[in-house]
Amino acid sequence: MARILITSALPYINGVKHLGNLAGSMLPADVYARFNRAAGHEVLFICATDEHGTPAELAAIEAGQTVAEYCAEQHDIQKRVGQGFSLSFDWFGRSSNRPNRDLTQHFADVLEDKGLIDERTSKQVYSVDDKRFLPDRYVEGTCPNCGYEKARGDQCDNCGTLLDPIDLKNPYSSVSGSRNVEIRDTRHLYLLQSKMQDKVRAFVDARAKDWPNLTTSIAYKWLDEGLIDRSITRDLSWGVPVTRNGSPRPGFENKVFYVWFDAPIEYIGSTVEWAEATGANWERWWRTDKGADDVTYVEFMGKDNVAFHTVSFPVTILGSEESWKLVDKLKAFNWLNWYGGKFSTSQKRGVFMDQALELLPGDYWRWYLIANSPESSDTAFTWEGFKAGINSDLNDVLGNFVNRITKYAAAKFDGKVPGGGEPGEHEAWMADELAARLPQLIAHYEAMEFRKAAAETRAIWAAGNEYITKSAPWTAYKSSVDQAAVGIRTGLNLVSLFGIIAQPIIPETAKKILDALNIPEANRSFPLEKPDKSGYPALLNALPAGMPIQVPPQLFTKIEDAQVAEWTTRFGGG
RNA sequence: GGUGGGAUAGCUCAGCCGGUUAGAGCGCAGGACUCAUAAUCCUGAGGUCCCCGGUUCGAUUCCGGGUCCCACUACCA
Repeated sequence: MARILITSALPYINGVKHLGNLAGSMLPADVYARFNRAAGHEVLFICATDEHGTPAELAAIEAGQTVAEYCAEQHDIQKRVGQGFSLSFDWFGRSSNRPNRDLTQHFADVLEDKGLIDERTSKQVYSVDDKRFLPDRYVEGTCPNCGYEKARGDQCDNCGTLLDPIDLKNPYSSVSGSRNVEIRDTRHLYLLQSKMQDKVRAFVDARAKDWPNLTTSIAYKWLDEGLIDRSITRDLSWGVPVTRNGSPRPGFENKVFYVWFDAPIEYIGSTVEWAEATGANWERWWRTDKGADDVTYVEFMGKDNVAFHTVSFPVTILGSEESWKLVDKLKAFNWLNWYGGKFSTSQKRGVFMDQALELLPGDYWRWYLIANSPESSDTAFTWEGFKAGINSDLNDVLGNFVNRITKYAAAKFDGKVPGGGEPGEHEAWMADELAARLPQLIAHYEAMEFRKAAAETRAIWAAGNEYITKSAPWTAYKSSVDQAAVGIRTGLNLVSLFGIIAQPIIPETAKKILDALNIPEANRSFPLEKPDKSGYPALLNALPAGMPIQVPPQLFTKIEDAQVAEWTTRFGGG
């Protein structure tokens, strides 16, 4: 039994996430966690809200709340929405909680002890009326290159030129619109990443063979350009206070650590929260000197996050020279687009997680988003594709199969697994299908190829329909009840198996199926033992004869054209 | 601008470390069946593999150039 630590990229606190965020980290991480649990491994699945930074402060102001109130409320909302999608986090923490604060301050202390932190002075735009320093992108003005009047301080959206906010003509604060802005000196801590270049490269070299192309190419790009010392503090009030050996750091009383420094540390912090709440031991997951040396650590994230996880966070971990667990496998995703364009909060383009749950149960979305996972390139969400996938895969192939078999068993065999008869050529064909397909399904999950895992799952369900067409127990029943019994017995075993392999992707539906067949919890694990060909027929004859079964409630409802039309109007698709 | 990723059937995507007829699902057309949620099963039609060159006996695949889309570019997270 392996021990697997799984983290999903932390959703930012600033509002409910859209389907793209779900599809690009939290959902595939959950599917992987569920697969590994069903495979009998010891899994710890950790996530949290990432709560610090300027956007959280501004959103709180807009909402008329303190930042603490705002974050607490948003955290609860995101947690509840996550539960609606059956995200099976062992803990869903908060980066603003004490464990992350303590760990972040600890890492800063250790890194400074190792000579990896300096104080430096830099210049930054200060908005007098907003009473705050402004990140580059919150300063707007006229582009010196093209004259566009709403260029951001980091980049002009009109001509694409990279800018420094100091270069903008007629600069103003995008927070308030005030033109009362000035350049001020400010003092910050810098993490000397340049000194860690060789160690990080050695780390990436050692892991590269286990990482997909998307991951390694991004990591090497940063390394080849050379790591740059970066500031890890900010002039904000909401965040982890800057301390030195437990006391406020002189000159930094009104500063906090930069959100990107503390956010990945929250993977550990959230685990500490979990341990404190449950009495578990967190160090055996994170400290290689305290039992974590046999842990495989797997991270899930969108492609925009890869550099921070392959380079920046390893700088923190490696620089500490302490025995922390480093990432082993890193699964990165491209974007889920909305009809070929981007999901957009400001333009209200696309569906957000809470809205999705108002329309349909979580399993519907889980299936579509995994079957269309943006693994190798950006992928477009369309209502038409969503409707087709749900109606065909879930309703027709799986739902109808479960229904036709269980109803027939209820009607003709008294709601029991029928005994009698002997398996023949059709059952042998089905066993061969399983012998070919189940190992592939498992291989896809182990390789974290989720789109292929969904396709293989569907193919196995479809093979069940093909089998029952070949064996045609309703025809056999007229001449031989025993022969019909073989078909329905095999069919019921397939229903059970289909429920088991459905667990990672559509867990709520899988539970309905397995509960209806009275399958004990202990018998719901993935068929991992990879028997030789002669072993697969046993999978088709596992349920004891005479065992009572129920017809489950209708598992899915079809999506109608009228609904697609309504949703397209409401959410701006097309 | 730089770096990286992508472009394959009407749609969403596999695949090709060079090699007979380029695949899947959906959609579409025809047929079969009737246990089942008008579901299922079988068959079929549909492609200048973005463009231009090069290497090669042979290129969708490798190389160069171009076009378009996307990400990152270190102070959004």
